[in-house]
Amino acid sequence: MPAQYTIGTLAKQAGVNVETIRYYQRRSLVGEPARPLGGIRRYTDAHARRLRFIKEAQKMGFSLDEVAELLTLEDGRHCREAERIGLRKLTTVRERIAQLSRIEHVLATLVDQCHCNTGRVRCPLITSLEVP
Amino acid sequence: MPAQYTIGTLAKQAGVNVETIRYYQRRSLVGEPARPLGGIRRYTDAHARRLRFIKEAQKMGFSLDEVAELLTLEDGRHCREAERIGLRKLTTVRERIAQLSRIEHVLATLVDQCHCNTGRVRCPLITSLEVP
DNA sequence: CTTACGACCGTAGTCAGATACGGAGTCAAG
DNA sequence: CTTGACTCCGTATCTGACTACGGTCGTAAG
Repeated sequence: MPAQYTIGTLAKQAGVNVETIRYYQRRSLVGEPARPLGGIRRYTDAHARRLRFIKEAQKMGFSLDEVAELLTLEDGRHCREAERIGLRKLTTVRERIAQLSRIEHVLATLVDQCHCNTGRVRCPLITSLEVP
Repeated sequence: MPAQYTIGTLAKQAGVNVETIRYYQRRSLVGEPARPLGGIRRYTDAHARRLRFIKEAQKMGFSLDEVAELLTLEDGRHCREAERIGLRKLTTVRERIAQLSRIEHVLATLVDQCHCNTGRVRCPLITSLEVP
């Protein structure tokens, strides 16, 4: 059952504002859906998934422009182009994972210290990000 | 040698705008430094490191409010409080790492496919983020 | 039918995060 | 002891990403 949504139900379903969807459409982050009846848009599950993807990617620190670029991969590209973009994004993704892992390690150590301690603690968070 | 910087050299050193430093000071993300001579601030390497930390954390998708909270750990907290904050941040950090790892995997597969192919490719990026 | 709820559209307003502006003061080099 | 680069401060403006407004039109329930 390929469900159909109006913009309102889609918005609710994906947890975003109606205006946000219209905004993404203007920015071509989601495609214009079919409009069978009197000009009213009918959205599908694919749209819902794309909205959730955008939101997740934003949480990871990607700007809407970067998300747009990621989405060109989803939408199909010639191999040369896709490889180029893919490699570039792969680099930034890996850098982010590495940074976050450093933070994770330091936070975990801190929490652990706290658990066996009652005084004050000082967490060397900043130095965790010194690029080695 | 504990180097001393004026706001201008610090800005250059950390790759940010002078006004950004003043802005962070207003938001208490960096402490007010000593002002020995006629009202002019003298910054240290600690300030430079903190600025870089803030920028990195932002890249990871943390808002300035969240960064501020992370920095309270750096600045020393009572254990109870530190553990609470630390655990909470640890959760979001781990979620982000997990999401990024999914993206990484999909991108790597894509790039690999591209390399042995010359036609068109379509990358199932979105489905990579479906929460399992 | 009609009425009410929601979609349509363009434009305007908001919020976080920065940047810019402009006038006064500081200071090191010449 | 002036000149020019830089600092100080408060306030204003910009950008990215929404979010709201207000008027018109569509449509499903009564």
